[in-house]
This record gives sequence, C-alpha cells and structure tokens, in this order.
Amino acid sequence: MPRKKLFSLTDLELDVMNIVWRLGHATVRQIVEGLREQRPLAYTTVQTVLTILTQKGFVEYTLQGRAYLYRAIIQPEGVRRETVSAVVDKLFAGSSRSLVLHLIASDKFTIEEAQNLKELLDQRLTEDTNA
Amino acid sequence: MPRKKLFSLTDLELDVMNIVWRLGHATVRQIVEGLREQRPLAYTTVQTVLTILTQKGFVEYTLQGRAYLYRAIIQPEGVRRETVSAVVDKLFAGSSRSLVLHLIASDKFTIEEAQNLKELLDQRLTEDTNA
DNA sequence: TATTAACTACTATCTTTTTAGTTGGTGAAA
DNA sequence: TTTCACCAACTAAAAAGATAGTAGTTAATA
Repeated sequence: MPRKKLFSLTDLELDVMNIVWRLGHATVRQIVEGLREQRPLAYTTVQTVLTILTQKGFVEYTLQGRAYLYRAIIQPEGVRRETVSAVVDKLFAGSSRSLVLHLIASDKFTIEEAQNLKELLDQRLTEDTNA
Repeated sequence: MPRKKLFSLTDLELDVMNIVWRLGHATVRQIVEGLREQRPLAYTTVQTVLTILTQKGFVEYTLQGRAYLYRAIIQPEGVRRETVSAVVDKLFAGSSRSLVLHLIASDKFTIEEAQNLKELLDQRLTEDTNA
C-alpha cells in the first residue's frame, strides 16, 4: 500500500492547483499563461498534468466551447491542513508550538503582525475560557 | 536548472535524516532499526538512500570497524527553514502570519501554549522596541 | 584453514514525475 | 470549401524516487 507522503500534491501539481484556485476555473490555455513567468511550460505539459489531476480526483472539467474548463474539487484549506500537519510531524516533532517558535525566531513578523497575533491569541483564550 | 522544490529532501530521505539527527551518528544497521516500526525497509534499501544522501552532500561517513558511521552535514534547522518557507510561499501566499492564523484556527494550541506564545510575542515586541 | 556473518559496491526493477511531441478532429475564416 | 488555429487524446521518454537483490571482501570463528 502507498505510504503517506509529505504532500498529496507534487510540486508541479500544486503550481497548477494554485492557478485553478486563484481563477476559480480555468482552461489549459489560461493555466499555461498563469504559469508562464514562474514556470514556462508547453501547452501539452499542462494538459498532461490536468489529466493526472483529474484521475486523482483533484479537479473536474466541463466543456466550454471546444476547450475544457477545469475547476478544483479539493480546496486549498484541505491541502494546507494536510501539508502543515505533515511538516509539523516530520520536522517539528509533532509540535505546532515549535513551528510558531521557529517562525518567531526567524524574524518572520513585523511589529504590527506580532501585535495582531497576540490579540488573536487573546481572543482565543477568552473564547476558551467562556466555553 | 533544477527548479526549487517544496523539499530538498524526499520523504524517505527525511525519515533517514531524522534518525541520523536524533542519534547524532548512526550505522546503516542502526537506521534500519530506528525505522523499523514506522517504515520497515531492507538493509540495502537504507544503504542506497545513504549513498544518495552522501552524493547530495547531506551526510558524510567515517569508518567504524567495518561499517560506515554516518553523520549529518545539513542540520534540521536549515531544512525546517527551507521547508517552512516553501510551504508559506506556495500555500499561504507568502504570509507567515497566515500560517499562524491557520494553526490558531485549527485549534492546534492548548490554553497554556497560547498563553506561552503570547508571552513570547510580547518578549519579541519589547526587544524590537528597545532595539 | 575453511566457513560464516557483516559489510560495501554495484546493479536492477518498478513507479511516479516532469516534460513534451504527434495525431486527428472541428469550428472559424478566407 | 479549403485551410488554419486550436483542442483533446494518445504516446513517449527521460529523470527521480523507492525498494531491494547479488557479488565480492574481510574479520572473526570454529
């Protein structure tokens, strides 16, 4: 049986999904275009990836004129959840707190953001207390 | 040129590196043993991975008796940094803050942890202000 | 000293990923 | 009505990844 990978999506698949998510729905042509700067690929390459994504049940399509219009079946939130969870497990010994510590230690937040995050945590604490 | 992947390490490589990091240094035998529960692999499989990791410059070895004793060249912190950075870029639109929001929203913290994180953020804010 | 156990080195296989070409059909345009 | 652009379908092929077997060496041991 296939072992649980870090990512359900490969790198290229994720790039494609990101375009589909962003646009809501997209043709192969639009995806090629959206990827062009970051990752210039042949039309047929993107087409192939879309076919794979369809087989994996990650996107579906409808006919629009003569082209397929793809839309996501999986949502970014689910992929985020899975991915972050795998990263936390494999690189932060299962501790989400460690991940935040890492972010704080890496100077990833501006003063405003830190302030804002503090407030959000506070909110959470208040909610929990009242629950 | 090779495109920037989500991970510099493959899934299996990461499992192996985690053992090496944990033990400080390890023989093939020890790694097979350390992986057994989670991922039972043939001795030669692990050996092959170590050879690849050596080629990639991620581990090095010295002779211990008749076996190689492997130790990490790359450190977990660097891999964490790269990986988290890629995840933030590809899944959180470059916003570390969004990642923390995600963690908070997913109920990943106990009250104690939230409290503790708040304090840490506070510390950071104080430091920044005094800087 | 012949055998065995433990290794490394080398080779092999299957699968997935990445990338793209070729074929054949069809609507639009000339 | 022929041609052209565009598209899906199919095929290809190289690279990477995951997994493991075989050959050959050597230290220890019987």
